[in-house]
Amino acid sequence: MKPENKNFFEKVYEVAKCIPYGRVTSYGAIAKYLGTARSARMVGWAMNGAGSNEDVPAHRVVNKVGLLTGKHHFDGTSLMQQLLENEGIEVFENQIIDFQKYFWDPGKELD
DNA sequence: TCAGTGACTGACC
DNA sequence: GGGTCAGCCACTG
Repeated sequence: MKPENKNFFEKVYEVAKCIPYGRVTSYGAIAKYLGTARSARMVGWAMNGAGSNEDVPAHRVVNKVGLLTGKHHFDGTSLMQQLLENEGIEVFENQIIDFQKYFWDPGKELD
């Protein structure tokens, strides 16, 4: 069973699980790491299924500008923000402050 | 089977 | 600097 044989979702989950505490990444970064940079939407869609998987920190995945576009998929309205703030990440108006400072690139860090 | 939709992104104006 | 458009692929009706 090679990693390449894993489902697209499995890959997304695997990368998401590797996101360090207090760090965040973008859908595009994950998609690019998986070799499907054009399919960033699929990463987000995959995250939809990750919502039921506690092992996948979906709240650490946001869009390229640090905007919490997927917060509406969480139970509450500010759950995603609360989780991020709990990790020391500053969030204001659904957007991460100093996003680049917290950004975690799987292509460079995980490699 | 076809068409619409989506937790996105990059290019273009 | 920000608004708009097309492309990406899987799922749903």
